[in-house]
Amino acid sequence: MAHASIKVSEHSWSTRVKTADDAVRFVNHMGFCLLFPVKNVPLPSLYYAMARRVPITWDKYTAKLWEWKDELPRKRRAFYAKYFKTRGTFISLKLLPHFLAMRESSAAPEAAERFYSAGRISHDARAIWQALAEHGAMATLELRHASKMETKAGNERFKKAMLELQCLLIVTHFGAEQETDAWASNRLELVARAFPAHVAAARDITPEAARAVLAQKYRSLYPEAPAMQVARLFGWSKAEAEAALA
DNA sequence: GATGCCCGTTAAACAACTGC
DNA sequence: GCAGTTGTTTAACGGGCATC
Repeated sequence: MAHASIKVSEHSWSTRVKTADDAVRFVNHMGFCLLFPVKNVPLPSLYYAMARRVPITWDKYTAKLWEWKDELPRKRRAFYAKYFKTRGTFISLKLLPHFLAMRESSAAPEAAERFYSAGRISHDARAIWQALAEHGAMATLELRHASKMETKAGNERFKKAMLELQCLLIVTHFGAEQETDAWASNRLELVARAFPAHVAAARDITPEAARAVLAQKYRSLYPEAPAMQVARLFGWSKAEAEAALA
């Protein structure tokens, strides 16, 4: 019962999250959390901490959360990217170096070519990375233009490559921008530029040590979680998860 | 060998503009 | 006024594969 365990953990947070300060405290306490609860993904979510109910609707909580996902990274109060299950995820600044070390992706802005040669990223991901390295932070449409993915088909490739880069913690959301008169789009930046100190700190942490810290943090939230669940969530092998929990 | 998770695709919803 | 764009999100579906 995934939802049951979600509630158990979030009930350990006694007060309702109302302000941006509350949200930062919540993220710091949990270490990492989702924006919205996701079925079969046993992680705390900010939406639940605010609304205290599961069905997600378009309400005042959603609207506020929407602002925070732009505001908190821009003010460097928390890290935000699509991470767990490619869904919106906040990571505390304290644990960011461990996530980077665990993914072995504490990369300099000019490392795109090396990652591509090593087979770690796709051709499209390399194009986006290099565009950001050359021009700095950009909003979605601007970046698509710079990466030559302006067509409808190009947008599909762009979205896919963007997920790839966010799950590797190479690119992050870094504020919002009103590009058209419709909805605001995201401003995107290389993690190495937005959080340089955290990327540097990650280089002093081994993947094994990083996994141990993250696994034990997770166990403190979900004491009942079996090793297999931890492995699936973080994308580790069963053996890696067991070693991290030991 | 069966069960269940993963991933990709697809559709829906939201707000607002453009063009017919 | 409606259809079709744009951006964003989640939910649903189905095939393939891993784990037990």
